[in-house]
Amino acid sequence: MPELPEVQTVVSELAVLIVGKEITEIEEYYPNTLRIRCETEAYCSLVTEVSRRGKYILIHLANNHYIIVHLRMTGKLIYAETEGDLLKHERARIYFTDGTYLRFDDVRTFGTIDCLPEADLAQYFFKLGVEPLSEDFNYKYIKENIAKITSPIKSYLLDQNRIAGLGNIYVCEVLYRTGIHPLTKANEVKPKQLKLLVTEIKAVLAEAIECNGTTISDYRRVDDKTGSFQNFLQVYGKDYCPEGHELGKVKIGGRSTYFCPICQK
DNA sequence: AAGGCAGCCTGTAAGC
DNA sequence: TGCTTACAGGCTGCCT
Repeated sequence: MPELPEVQTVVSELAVLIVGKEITEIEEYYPNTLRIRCETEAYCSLVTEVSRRGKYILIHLANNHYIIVHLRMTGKLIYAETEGDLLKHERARIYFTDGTYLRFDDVRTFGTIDCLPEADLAQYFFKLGVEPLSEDFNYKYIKENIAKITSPIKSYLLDQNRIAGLGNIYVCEVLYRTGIHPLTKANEVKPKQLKLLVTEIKAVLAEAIECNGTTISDYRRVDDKTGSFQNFLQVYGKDYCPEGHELGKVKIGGRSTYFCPICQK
């Protein structure tokens, strides 16, 4: 399931492949994959840049429009140079003038492709929280942001409207690294732990990006290669923590949460 | 208003 | 063996 590091990996690789190409057509093979919010011809423009906001992929076009892709859990963008049959779960294609194209493959069909003018961008991301790797995300921010939150710290960290980009896997890892129990009420996390939390969130994300992300079941890079951060996971999907303690597993907000009852208080 | 959770969807794996 | 059930989970929208 792609989280910030996986999306960043896709974005970096995508930029090399499609910046400078001109889109000719977007085809949809599964209903409601495309959510065009502009003139349908508007996406027929030159790709100038590929960037990321939270878990969203932004394809910038020369005509001041954006194609915004969200992979959700099982979405994949696969670059192809020669015409081929549809994959079993191919939901859409983005074609370029040179005949190359991007396949949007998504087993669970939750992924989406939006197209909108730049003027609508601010509204589109209006509610989205701070970028965790930016300077805006710091101790002062989290201290004020978290002050009135009584839900579990795990739920807080997963809330994209507060911090944009963390998913279930990295939240579990970060809480283990900082020794915070996932059920701790967010506003009861001690200042010292909160400072550590900021540091470790940035560290885990940076390390995972270095590894080209975590490959758990569905995620693949644009070239179908896998990331390697799963080799460094300490609790997610494990039975024991690195200290040898048996891990606990609880549902928080409907999500499986792995934690160490001894290391995390 | 904030928080909790069903629903969306399909493949895989476990259970009977 | 074959059927049923649980699980995976990001995000939206509904309900309290």
